[in-house]
Amino acid sequence: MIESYFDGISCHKDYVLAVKDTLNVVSGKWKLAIVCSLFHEKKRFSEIERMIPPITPRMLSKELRELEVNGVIVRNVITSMPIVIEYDLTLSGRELRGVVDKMVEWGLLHRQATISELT
Amino acid sequence: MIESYFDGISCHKDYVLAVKDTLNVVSGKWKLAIVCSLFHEKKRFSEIERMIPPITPRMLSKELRELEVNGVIVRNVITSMPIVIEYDLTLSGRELRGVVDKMVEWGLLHRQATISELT
DNA sequence: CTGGATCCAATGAGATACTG
DNA sequence: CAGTATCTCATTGGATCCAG
Repeated sequence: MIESYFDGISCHKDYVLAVKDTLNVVSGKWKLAIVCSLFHEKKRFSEIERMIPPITPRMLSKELRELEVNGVIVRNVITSMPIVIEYDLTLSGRELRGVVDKMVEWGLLHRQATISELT
Repeated sequence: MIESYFDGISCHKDYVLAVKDTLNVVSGKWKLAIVCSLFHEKKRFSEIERMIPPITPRMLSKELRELEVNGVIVRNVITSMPIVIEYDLTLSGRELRGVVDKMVEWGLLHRQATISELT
């Protein structure tokens, strides 16, 4: 198990790169919301659009493409009639759940800490 | 222990807020680097500046102020001669280490996953 | 339904010079 | 040493219209 990636003085370049990779996928206004919307099950474009208002089609399209390029989601074209396009998380994408949970955990603790500090 | 904050359909507003709080502190080009530079011990302005090239004084100043407002670091003015100003992490700030470690972990695994996928 | 194309505003970030 | 001030460029995100 990992203790910590920092030796206190410097930080190995691979770790810096790893953090940047993660940041690339979680930061921004919409990316994380899109990922979270797919935790439960795969969805179609308009389903995601409805789940994350008020995202515009333009932004959703752009973010989906970026997440796909980054290997976080997959785009599946179902050749039925009419054609249906489904988005789903990759294995890697699903593992983002651990990261998100950690972020929620810190956010909640931090808010509690800063509030109790003011009383 | 926390299983997950998502029920698959929706996501409680407090959790969304918590993620945003965390994102506020880790995203951007410099914030996380600054936080990490303080994991080992408190530092002065120019020490941080030297550790994170090529950050400009303008950016360092701005980011330090934001992190202070967000309760992640504290600014201590030591009234010696000459005056010394030290920056240190708050308790909350130190706990960011768990978040960063999780991010590094995912980043490394993800890179491995996407590479092995191409072979 | 699933987007692409274009235009525009707001914010982020770099360069350089300067101050108590 | 610990920043500020100003200017400028790059990136992000929104609005609207259009298309297969």
